[in-house]
Amino acid sequence: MAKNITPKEQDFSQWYLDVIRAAEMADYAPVRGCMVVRPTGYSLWEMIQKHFDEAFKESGHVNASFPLLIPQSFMEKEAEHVEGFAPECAVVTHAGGEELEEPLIVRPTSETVIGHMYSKWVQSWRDLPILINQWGNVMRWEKRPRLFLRTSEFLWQEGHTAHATKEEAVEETLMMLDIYRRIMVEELALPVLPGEKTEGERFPGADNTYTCEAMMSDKKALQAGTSHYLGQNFSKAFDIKFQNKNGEMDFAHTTSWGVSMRLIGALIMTHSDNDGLVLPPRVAPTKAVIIPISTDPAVFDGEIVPKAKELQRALNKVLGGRFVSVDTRQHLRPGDRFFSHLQKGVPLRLELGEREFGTGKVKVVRRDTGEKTDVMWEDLEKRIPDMLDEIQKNLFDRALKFREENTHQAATMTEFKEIIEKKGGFIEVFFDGSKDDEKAIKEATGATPRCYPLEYSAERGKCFYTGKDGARKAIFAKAY
RNA sequence: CGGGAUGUAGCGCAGUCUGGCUAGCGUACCUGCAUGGGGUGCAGGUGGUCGGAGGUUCGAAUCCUCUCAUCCCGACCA
Repeated sequence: MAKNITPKEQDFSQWYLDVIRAAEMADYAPVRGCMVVRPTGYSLWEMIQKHFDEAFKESGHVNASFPLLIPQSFMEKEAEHVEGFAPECAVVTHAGGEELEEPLIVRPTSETVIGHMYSKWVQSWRDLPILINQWGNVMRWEKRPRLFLRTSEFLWQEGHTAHATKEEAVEETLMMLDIYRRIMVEELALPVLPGEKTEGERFPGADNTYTCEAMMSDKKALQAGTSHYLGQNFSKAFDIKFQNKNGEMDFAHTTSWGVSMRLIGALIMTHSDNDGLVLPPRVAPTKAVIIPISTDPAVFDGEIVPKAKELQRALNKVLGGRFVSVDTRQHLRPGDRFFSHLQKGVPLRLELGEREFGTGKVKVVRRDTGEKTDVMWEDLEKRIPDMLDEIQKNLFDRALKFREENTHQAATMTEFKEIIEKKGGFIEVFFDGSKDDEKAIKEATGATPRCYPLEYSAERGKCFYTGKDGARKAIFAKAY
């Protein structure tokens, strides 16, 4: 076991921070709540970005960039929106050595400026839909920052679309939710549960919010991404109106959706172990590392390293990118080099030493299971991709099993409380309580409604809290 | 922002209660030799003025006041 990482059973929060530090993913910035994303963390973000960006473009969206600063008055145009975000906004009051006429908000999200711009761009139904995404940073002055999960500034993606009809906008909202689900499941190996948010958990200004909820390995829930149907709330506030096919004026229906760097936190808390980071191969910036080993510098440089580089080129070619690295650091002993990649979560380690060299093999070691296999050089191009797929599948299956084992049912508040106190995890209940009921449940138990899972949308039953019939099935949990 | 705790070397800590020799230890880092397949051994060495400011005192890491930061629990959140 790693001596620089607190075991997760002992102290989960500390374990989480230790994993990040040991993998050199991030560091604290001089400003409270802000973080520096180090190359290891950033390259992971780039991998995540790549998968999402590709899917956005494939579904007809284009990227653009909107300003960091927003006039304060913009934020105030949508009542719920300002109420929801005002407490956590950073405000610029001075610039150029003078006090500004109107304070500027450092964007906590961009519905308002984008709404403003859309109103200028939309005149006719022919101008719709607008399907724009932005990759950028936002700032929310959170009270309790936590690396990757809740920092004052964070990197994310926010999609903003405007449509002529409600049907089309709702369809977009659900389509994006499904794209999120698919990428989280297939690429990040996160078994997320897509669903609809309750009234109390909705985005400020949205008619409806959908989410992908994940369970972390401490059994707490993490909202991994959200997609909102904003109705005509923002189009009315920002005057996004157009003339429809019948010649009448109408307000657009808008949506917004986002995923953030929080996904990195989700990856860590879902897959990693007491040795450090464990990454699903499909998002790992380095999928395999080759470690040349020899006590003789002449053999090391003259034979083993050249062979390692040859294998690296061949594997990169099959994997379609610069995904394989060769660790030639001679000042580190083999064990030290093994360890450094172990902590950074590299899915496969390929040991190429004098032993293997003589027999035309490499020793392949899996990060997720520690399993070791000897593979002939000529079989590597076939076996490595297969093994990466196996790891990907194993990580997903393991996480799904964990979630299923930690999901319980409750029919009454008594049962609910008992599960929260004794078991934790997700609780499935029928629920149709109000915003105030949600609040009361939270105060009594610490658990909040995570979502009404889409997969149960047809089921109805008696509400565990109000006792009313016809309630939808919901998931409750303690959440990050 | 409320409750609790902590700030001493890159990291982890001791020393503080009972002020006083050049502020220690582990690890990391540098050099050398040996070693070399899941965190190597020996030897030598670099690095801190004790979170910050002010005060008490002959003398402060140790006592007092203020302040800043971080962590944990809560309220808030992608």
